[in-house]
Amino acid sequence: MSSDNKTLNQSIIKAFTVLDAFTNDKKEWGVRELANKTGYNKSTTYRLLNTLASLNIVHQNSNEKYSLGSKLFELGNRVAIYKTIAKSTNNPIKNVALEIQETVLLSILKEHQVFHINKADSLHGLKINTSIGSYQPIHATASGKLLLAFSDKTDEILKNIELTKVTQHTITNAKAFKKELTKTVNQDYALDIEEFELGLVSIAIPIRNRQQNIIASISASGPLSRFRTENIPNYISILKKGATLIEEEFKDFDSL
Amino acid sequence: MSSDNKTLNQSIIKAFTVLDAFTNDKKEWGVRELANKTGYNKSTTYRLLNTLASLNIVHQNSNEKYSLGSKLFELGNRVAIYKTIAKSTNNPIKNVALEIQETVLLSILKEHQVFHINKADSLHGLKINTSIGSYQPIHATASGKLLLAFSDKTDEILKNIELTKVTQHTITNAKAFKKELTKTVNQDYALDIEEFELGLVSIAIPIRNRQQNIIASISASGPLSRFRTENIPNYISILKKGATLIEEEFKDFDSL
DNA sequence: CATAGTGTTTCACTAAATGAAACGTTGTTT
DNA sequence: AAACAACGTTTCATTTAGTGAAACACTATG
Repeated sequence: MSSDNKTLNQSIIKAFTVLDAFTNDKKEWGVRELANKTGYNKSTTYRLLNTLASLNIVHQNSNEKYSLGSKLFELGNRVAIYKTIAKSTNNPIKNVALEIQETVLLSILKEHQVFHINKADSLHGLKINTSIGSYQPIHATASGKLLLAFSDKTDEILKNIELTKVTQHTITNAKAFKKELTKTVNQDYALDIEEFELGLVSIAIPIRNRQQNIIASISASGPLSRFRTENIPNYISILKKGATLIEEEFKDFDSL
Repeated sequence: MSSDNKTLNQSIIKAFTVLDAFTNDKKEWGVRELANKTGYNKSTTYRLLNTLASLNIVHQNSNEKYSLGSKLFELGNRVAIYKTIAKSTNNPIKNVALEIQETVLLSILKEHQVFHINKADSLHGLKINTSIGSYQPIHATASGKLLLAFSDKTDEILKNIELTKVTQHTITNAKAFKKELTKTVNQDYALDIEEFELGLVSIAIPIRNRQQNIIASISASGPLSRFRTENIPNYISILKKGATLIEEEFKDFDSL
C-alpha cells in the first residue's frame, strides 16, 4: 500500500467520480442509478450529491434527478488559457466544419496524449462523439500522430507510451510507427483510417507559429463511408484555411 | 448540530474551498500560502492539492506552485446550457463592448441573484472585475433591478431577499425599492449609480423572447468618471443593437 | 390493493483524515 | 562559507468524519 503522503483523499475521488458520470449523452441521474453506475452505496451517493448540491456543483431537478450545476461552469471559465483559445478559434473551425461537412477539432499534445481544446460539430446525424476537454491516444489518432511527428520530444514521448492496439488497424509495431511519423512529416498531414475507431477516419494538419513550430493541430473526422482518398487535397485545402486564420491569432505563441 | 442526513462531506467542502481560491486575479498558489488563505493546516492543504492534482483538477507548475487544471475546463464544458448561450452571444456583446467602450454583461435571474452568463471586457485599464459564472445581488445592480422589475415573481422574490446595504447608495427601504422597480418598468432600463460598488455605474436593458417576456439582461458597466447622464440614450441605443441580435437567436426561449 | 421503484433517514460501526513536528531543498543574506 | 528563511513534502500518533445495512415514506403502475 502507498505511504501516507501519497494516499489520496477518498471523498474527493468519489465526488469527482460522481461528477464524471454526467456527460453530454447523459445529463441527469437518479440517486440509485448513479450508485449503480459508480459502484458506491446509495446512501454514500446520496450524501455526495447532497454536498455537491449545497455547493451548486450539481443541482436537483424538479423530477428529483440530479444534473451539473452552474458552479462548474464558473470554475471552468477560470481555466482561462483554454477558454481564451476556444473563444478565439470558434469561428475558424466552425467555418471549416461547414465547408468540409465533418466534425473539426483543435488539439494539442498534453501529458503524452491528444487534448481537444475546441470542436465544431458536423451537421450530419452520424458524427464522432468527442468532447472538448477530453483526451485521446497519441499513437492511434491523426492529430496525435501529426503532433508527435513534428514534436521535438518525439523519442522521449515514444519511450513513455505504449503502442497499444485500439483497433486491428492501429499501428503497434515500433518500426512501422516510426516510418508512419516520417511519412507524416514528409506529407505535412496525418491520416487515421480506423486506427482509433472502426468506421472512423480523421485527417489532421499542423498549426504553426511564426517560427514554424507546430503549436496545435486542426483535424476533420467522419465516417469511412463519406471518405474518399481522392478528396484528401480538398480536405487539406479547407483545413489550411482554418489553420491560417488560427495561425494569425497565435503566431507569437510558443505553444497552446 | 444538524442531523446525519444533512451533514455535508467536509473533504468535498475543503476541496472546493481550495479551488475557489484560484481566480482570474490569482491563478497560482503555493501550499503554505493557500493554507493561510483557506485556514487549513498546510499538511491538509498539501493532501487536498495532491488529490486534486492526481485528477487533473489542479496541476503543479515548474515553480512548484499550483494552478487550475484541464479537468475543470472539461467539466465546465459539460454544463452545456451556459456554454451554448455564451458561445452564441459572444459576438453581439463583444461588438457592444467595442462601441460602448465599457464592459458588457449578459445576465439572468438565478436563485434570487443575478447570474452572469457571458461577458465582454472593456479595453480600458480601469474596468469592473466581474467573472462569468459569478453571482451578484439582485437589489443593488442594474441587471438585478431590471430582471426583478419585469419578473412575474417579483413579490415572491422580494419576500425572500433582504435589501441589505452594500454601499450608502443602495436602496434599502422597501417602499423606495418598489418605486424604483416601477420606474424601471416604465423607462424600460435600469441604472445603478454606486449602489453596488462605489465609483461604479451600470445600465441594463431587457432581452425579450417572441412573447415579449424578458429572458435575460444586457448591461454595460464602468466607472462614474466616464459616465454622463446625457449619454444614457446613446448607451441604450448601443445596448439595444446587441439585445436585438441576441433576441433573434433566442426568440423562442422561455428563459435562459 | 399490491408491487416496484424511487429518494431520504437513522444508527452502530468502520475507515479515513488530520495536525504537529520534522525533514530536505532552494534562494537569500551576512 | 555559513546561517537563515521560506518553501514543499513526509511521518506517526491521534482525532474526526464517513459509511452501509436496514428501514421509512412517497409515487407510479398494474
